[in-house]
Parts: sequence; C-alpha cells; structure tokens
Amino acid sequence: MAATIKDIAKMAGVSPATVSRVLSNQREFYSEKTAKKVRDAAKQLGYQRNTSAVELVTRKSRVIAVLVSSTQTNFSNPILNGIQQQAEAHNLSVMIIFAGENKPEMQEKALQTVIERSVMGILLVAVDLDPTNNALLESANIPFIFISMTMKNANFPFISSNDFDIGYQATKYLIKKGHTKIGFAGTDLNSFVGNLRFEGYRDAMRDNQLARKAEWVCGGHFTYEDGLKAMRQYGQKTELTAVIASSDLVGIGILNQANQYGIRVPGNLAILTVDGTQLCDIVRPKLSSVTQSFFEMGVKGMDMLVSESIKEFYSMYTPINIVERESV
Amino acid sequence: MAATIKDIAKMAGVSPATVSRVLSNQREFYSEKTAKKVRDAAKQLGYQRNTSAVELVTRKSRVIAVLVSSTQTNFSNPILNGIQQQAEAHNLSVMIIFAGENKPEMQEKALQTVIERSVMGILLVAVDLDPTNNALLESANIPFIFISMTMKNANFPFISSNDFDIGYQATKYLIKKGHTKIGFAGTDLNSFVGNLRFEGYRDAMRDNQLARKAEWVCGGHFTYEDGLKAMRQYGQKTELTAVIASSDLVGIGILNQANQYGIRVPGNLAILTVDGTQLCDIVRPKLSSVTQSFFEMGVKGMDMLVSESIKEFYSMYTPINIVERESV
DNA sequence: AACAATATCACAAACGTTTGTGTAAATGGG
DNA sequence: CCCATTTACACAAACGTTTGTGATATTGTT
Repeated sequence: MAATIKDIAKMAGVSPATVSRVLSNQREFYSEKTAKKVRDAAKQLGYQRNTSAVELVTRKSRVIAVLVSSTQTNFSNPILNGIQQQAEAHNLSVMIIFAGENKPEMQEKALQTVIERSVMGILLVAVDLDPTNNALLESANIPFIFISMTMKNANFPFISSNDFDIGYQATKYLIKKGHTKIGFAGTDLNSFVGNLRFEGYRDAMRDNQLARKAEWVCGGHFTYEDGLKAMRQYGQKTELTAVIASSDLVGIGILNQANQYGIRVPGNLAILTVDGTQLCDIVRPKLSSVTQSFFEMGVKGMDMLVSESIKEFYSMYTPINIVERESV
Repeated sequence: MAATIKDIAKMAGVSPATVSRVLSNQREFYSEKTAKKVRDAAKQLGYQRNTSAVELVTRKSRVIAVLVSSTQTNFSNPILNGIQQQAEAHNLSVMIIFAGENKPEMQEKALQTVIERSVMGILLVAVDLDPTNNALLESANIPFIFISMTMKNANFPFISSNDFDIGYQATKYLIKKGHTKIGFAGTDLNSFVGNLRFEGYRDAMRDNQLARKAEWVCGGHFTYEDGLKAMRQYGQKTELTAVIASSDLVGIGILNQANQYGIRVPGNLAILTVDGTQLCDIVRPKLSSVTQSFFEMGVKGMDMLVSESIKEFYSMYTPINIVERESV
C-alpha cells in the first residue's frame, strides 16, 4: 500500500540506492538535478520511510526507552519533560513504558520489550530495579541510566539528588530555625534512598548534639495517606515542633491532619517537604521544601545517554536547594 | 553480537524456519522433541527477538502510539494508566510522545514519527489537532482515536466526556443548591470544548429563567494562575455566590484568592470544579467536582483501537458524575 | 504389503532499507 | 586531444525474521 523507496526510484528514473542517499542527504553522492526529481516524486507519493527496515539494516534505532515506575509520585512529569526536550534536540524518539509498581515480573517484561526493540538507550525513572533483573539489564549491551534513584549496587550509573544530603540539609535547616525535636516521616527505612535520607537526618541531629526518639520516624511510600498516618501516629499532643516530609504529598497529609488536630502550621508545627513541586504553592500555608532539580535530571539523563562517554559508568548528583515558603 | 534465529538453528540442528515456528508456538509445525532443543538453545544463547525484523516482514507492529499534549493538566496520568493497563491486557507496547503545546509544527513532527513506525494505532490524548494536520493523520491509514478532546471536525472518532453536559449539569447542580449568580471561569470560549461547556452553562441558566452577565465568565487554559486571575477579576465584592471552575487547579486558584479576599468558601462563595482528581481531596475545604472518568477513557480508547469495529468512525462519551465534598 | 494420509521439517522468497563497490560519464590539466 | 581524476549513478548484498510450498519420513488403513 504505502509507497516505498523503489516506487520513488521508478518514478524518478533512478536506482533505489540513489533515492536513499538523496533522502538522507548524503551530498557527495548525487547531483542537485536528480535530487529534485527524487524529492518531488517522494512528496507526490506521500512517502514515509519505514523505520523497521532502517533499524534492521543499520542495526540501531533512534529511540530512547523510558521505564517509569507507576507508583505515581507527581514528580515524574518534570523529569519526562526534561527528557522530551532533549530528545527533540537530539532528534530522538521517546518510548515511555510503565514498569509497574516495582514488581519484579513487570519490570522484567518491560525490559524485555525495550531490549527486543534494540533501543539506543534506556532511562529508568524512579524504578527500584529488583536485583533479579540486574543481569538482564546488563546483558543487553544497551546504555542505561537510573534517574532519581540510586542503587545499592553502586555499579549502575545514575542521576539523582544526593539523598543523604537531602536528609542532612533539611535537618540542619530546621535546627538553624531553632527546632530540636524533629520528625521524619513518609519513607521506608528499608529502601535504599529512604535509608540514605535517614542517615543524613541522623547525622545532622548528632552533629548538633540533639537526641532522637524512635517514634519520631514514620515509614511510608511518599503518599498523601502516609502523611495523614504519620501525623496520627505523632498524635494531637506531640512534642515535635517540626517534621520533615518525604514528599510534597506527605507534607500536605501532615498539614491537613495537623489542622484537624488544631495544631497550627507553622505556629505549633513546622513542615519541610522534599520535592518542591507545584503542590507546595497551591496549599495554605505554602509548604517550604527541599526542592529537587527534576527537570534537570531529565535533561542530563538524556544528554549522558547520547554522549559516548557513558562507557565508564559515570553518575552525578543534581543540585538541591531549600525554598522558603510559609510552613516553617 | 546478539544471537539470531540462525544461531539457534545451527545449535539445535534445525532450520531457521523451524526455530521461528517453535518460538511463536505454531504447534502444528514441529514435534515436541525438536521444540525442546530449540528452546534450550534459545535460552542458552540469551536470544532476544529482533522486533524490527519481525515488523518489517509482518508489516504490522504491536505498538500503540500515544500523542499527548504537553499542556500539563494533571488528568493525563489516569488516562495513561488506563491505556497502559489495557495495553498489557492485549500484549501491546505503548509509545508515548509529547506533541507540544498544541503547536501545529510539533504536532506534525510527532505524527511523522509515529507514522514512520507504522504503529498499529494512535491515541491522541487532549491534543487539539491543528486542521492543517488532519490530512496527514488520515492519510496514514492507521486507526486513531481522540481522547478527552472532541473536535469541531465531527468525522474523527473520540472518547470524551460530554462537555455540553458538564456545563449543564454543573450549573443545574448549583442552581438546585439555591445559587442564582454563577460564575464560569478558566476556559477559552474560542476553543471547541470551552464553547461547548459554556453553552451548557448558558442553557441551564436559561432553562431556569436566570439572567447572566458577561463579566461572570472568565477565559483561561485550565491553569492555577487562571484561577487566581479569574477571582481577581470577580473582585473582593463580587455578587457571585458560586463559580464553576474549568479544572481542579483553576478551582484551587479561585479558592486561594477568595480566601485572601476574606471570602469564605463555601460560606460566601461555592466552588464547583471540573475534573475531580486527587487535588480536590487534599485542599481545604475539599472541592466538590464534576468528576470525569479519565481512567475509563484510557481503557475504552485502547479497547476500541484494537477492536476491528473502528472502521466506522465510532465515538462515545464516558460518564460524568458530581462528587459532593465541602466547597458548595 | 501397498498405498494414502499425515506429521515434521527445510528451502527460499520476501519485507524496505543502507552501503560498499563497480562503472560510465563528465571534467580537468598539460 | 589524451590520460587522470572526479562526479554521478547503479548493482547487489545484507540486516533478521515470517511463511508458502515442497520434500521426506512416519503413521494408519485395508
């Protein structure tokens, strides 16, 4: 049905080889006169190149696969926007695949599909890859980078915030504001990033000679409900004067539950959230945050993937900065 | 580098044809004995099929392209989740491409890339296709469906809420609650959906013998800032007792600006938003909404695309329902 | 035991490109 | 005007599959 390169060749009276070279602008192979004939014929036939054929023969594709964990934290959007922007700049296509909620089998299936397509690179956004899939990812010989997720297995390249630093800076900031009893809510200490942040929190407390209590830290997975739950665990008469929320949504959960308890924010309780998305600006009081550079993660991730230098497993941190709003 | 079907054939001592048929389970073509040899060899070689080659020869692909307008309204996530769920059910891959902020050239480029890939179907999520691209979309002979966007050009199949009904039901609901002076904020009346919703609003007012004023309706594009702006336009001493917000974010903008004016919600001003995402639940007061079935749109869209019956341009509405929370 | 029917497999063409190489025509220098 | 160089193009192989058809071996029927 669709027109092929041969149809164009016939119409223009040249060989398919010439058509191919004209259409991909290999200047030293054709004269302008035949080039025009070819281009006219192509337009007239409504030619669209067949990407499968191209990728088959060239043995590489111009698509970047993005695996994103479907645990819907809202920060994946700015990351994807960054990725998309750079993809356009490099004239690449982006294939986004939801890798499920970090279930090993779903991850494996997602990996299979992208490897079959022999994509030119893989970006893993916020996916906590199960160790059983490590081998599969490596065996494909496709460059990959983790975004917004650092791995215990330090051999994998990543672009992310420094999670230890997030915990440390957040705590230090609150201490500087005069707080001594500081909660830590909404993240699973068994997860790698959760643990890193906690260590930052712990060290900052220690470095300032502040005691901690086990009940000040609450688990969770970055959700709004985790925030509500954390505040309920702290209770109406909590001794805490400040709390670090693992995400904006957690922060909002804490805020709402605190208000319900009659605890005023920031009067009775300061809240500092991690992420700093638009959500911080649309609630009242606006939430102060440790803001991550999500858009930049996407940009840098894509850039690193197309650069040749990823051969040596190179990782980097994107900056974090504390944005003061109204909640501390 | 990577193992091919021929390598397997050699190792198993059979022909490539047999390997192909074993691997794709064409039962009537091989014995279990050779099948086992083939499968063992495949596993041992770490075989991954080459999708390009498959698609080239079969002349069809198992990927659905999703074009999504990057005007980041937050409702695209549930739609994408619905799409993704059904894609898995049908064993399809999903390729997501951001089509820019409804700029004609970006739309064209996005369309080109998916057509080149000869995807098996195209889902256009919230993209307001420029008429200049209509021909391109149609010429590709690839089934497509618009999601959450109805077109003036009625010949294109879509899945969406009934926007007239959204306007009508929202207005009717507020009238039933005793309101007579009702604002309409955050949508561009020149857009097709904006206009439809406005007509619903207008007709509901008329059907209830209520007068309207031009200054009660404010334009915009569903953003938080549009909400702030609308409320500022209404002013601190507005006569309005209720307002319909074109999105949750617009509703929150109105809410925050109203609070700043000392206008109490819902005491002095009722707010009814359109969309009904999680945002409605995390602000205080919680926002009542005309809730759309976004997830279902994704599910139905994918289902329609794979069903054969889309040949005749079939469109459908997904249900809307009013969820009462605390803002009216 | 002979023949038909079936099961199992191999051959080879085809999908639409890209690209190395061969070759005829055009150009240039002297 | 002759030979060397360059320009402009065509030929054909290759990429990794799928699939129609033909060939051989196996089974079944009488």
